[in-house]
Amino acid sequence: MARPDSLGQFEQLVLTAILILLEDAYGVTIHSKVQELAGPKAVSLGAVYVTLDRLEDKGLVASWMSDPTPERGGRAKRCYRLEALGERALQESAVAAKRIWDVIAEVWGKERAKEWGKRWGKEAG
Amino acid sequence: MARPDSLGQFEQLVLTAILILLEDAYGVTIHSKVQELAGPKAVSLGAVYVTLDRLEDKGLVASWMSDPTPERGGRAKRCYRLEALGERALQESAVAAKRIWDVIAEVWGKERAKEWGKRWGKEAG
DNA sequence: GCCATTTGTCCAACATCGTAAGGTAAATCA
DNA sequence: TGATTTACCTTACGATGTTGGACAAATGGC
Repeated sequence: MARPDSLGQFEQLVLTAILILLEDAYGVTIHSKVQELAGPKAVSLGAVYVTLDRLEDKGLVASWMSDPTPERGGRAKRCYRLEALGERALQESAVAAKRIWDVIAEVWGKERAKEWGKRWGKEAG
Repeated sequence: MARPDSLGQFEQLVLTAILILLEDAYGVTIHSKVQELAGPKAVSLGAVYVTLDRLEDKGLVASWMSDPTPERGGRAKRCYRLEALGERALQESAVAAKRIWDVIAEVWGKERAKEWGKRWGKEAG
């Protein structure tokens, strides 16, 4: 397979979270990082686990069980890291997203740069 | 409906194509523009029509039948334009994509700006 | 008028991805 | 021991992506 299949949006988000978290990437931390990246929209924990499973099936991430830690409720975590394939898929996906962004920004920039910039983040009935 | 549902990737692509094509947006031209935006990956015509249908159901685009044109095989086309809701959804979706791009670029920038820039800098600008 | 060709739309069916809801397990602490 | 905390996993379903081909309307040559 020369090119990895293109990622879904949520898959992209989860991979990005793992990319950021480095050594501390496991279900719960990934979930909260994804939540942070996704903005105001609520993200369920189950969604994260399901997606991690599918990413692992596709060989984009690898996982292993850590030892328990001596804290209250500190049971063993399943830690994740990006595989080479995953990094590459994320890279391609990010570049593709950027390209779309550039096109959209250019079109909008020509037509309505001013009003668009002013209204940033507001609700316009 | 305060916030439009977030767009899928292909939906985003199709809306972008309509945004670019303006007056000349119908099935076939949208398909070829989407193909152009999607890069090397093959895009089927059917995928475009199905997605246009769903976007219209959601009120993000509107369509109407044009008159036939006097060319060989020039039958009536179903033309599309962005609705206000669609423009807004595309805008939010683009901003979200940009945010992810920024995060990824920053992380990668710290670790491997040089090699990465060499590989992608020419085509990506 | 036929019929091949070109341009174009549309649908059914299946694959993949996103999401909610709830269940299970292992650790600490009183 | 049982309550609490932290964590993982499964099932099921809705939304989106994708394929493949059917159908329809125009022209142009005969």
